[in-house]
Amino acid sequence: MAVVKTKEFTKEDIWLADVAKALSHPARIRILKILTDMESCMVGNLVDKLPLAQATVSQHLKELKRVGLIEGEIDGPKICYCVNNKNLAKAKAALDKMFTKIGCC
Amino acid sequence: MAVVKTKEFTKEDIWLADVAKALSHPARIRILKILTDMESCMVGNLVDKLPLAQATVSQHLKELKRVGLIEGEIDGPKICYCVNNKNLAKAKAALDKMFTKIGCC
DNA sequence: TTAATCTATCGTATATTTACGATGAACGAT
DNA sequence: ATCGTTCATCGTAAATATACGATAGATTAA
Repeated sequence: MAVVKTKEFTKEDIWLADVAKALSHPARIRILKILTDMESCMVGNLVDKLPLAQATVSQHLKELKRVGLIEGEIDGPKICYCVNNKNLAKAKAALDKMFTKIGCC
Repeated sequence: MAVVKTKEFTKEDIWLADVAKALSHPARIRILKILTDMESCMVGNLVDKLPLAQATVSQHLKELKRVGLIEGEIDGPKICYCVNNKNLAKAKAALDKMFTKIGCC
């Protein structure tokens, strides 16, 4: 991003943009789809399903976690990730609200 | 972004991520809201409503136009921007589809 | 305890984003 | 034809994002 004039916008707009940013990479879209499909939760399984190194997948998970779209739960030596349905619903509602209005021209 | 392994993902995921990227800045969220509220379409009016220089607003408009969420129509010396309802609906549907599934854990 | 496994984080190279002033191109009006 | 207005584009500086290998920390198994 770089030098975003964050303070000049509303909290709602900043939050919505932040959620969108978390969704702005194909790997993170894929991760969310895998998790919502419940195929699997373990990081190792996600790494197997993605064309990226483990370190990179971990970075993407961190970004999704940052905005609260997913959560990680320690399960022995592994970590189980899952979507946060509450925040997912919140994001969906906010996007819906913006998308359902009618434009001009 | 930098070095995105674009070829490794599905077109659907890449497109969805691209739309999300277009929404990933508060200024662009604000622009979309203004346009969907139909308050105005002219670039000059958008510049007045945003805490950014004209050149910067123009850049944000370009990004929204790139993914087809808005369109510009020449109106004499001015340009009228408006949302593209068809593409907006398409984006909404794709996001809805992803958001409405149920997670694990 | 030691070894093996799993995941996060560090360090780093490269690319992209954001912001702005300055400039250019197109148009209407004089 | 010239001027003023409107908007896009260029050039550039600073900040972020992406990717990866290497390493650290935590846990289970032996």
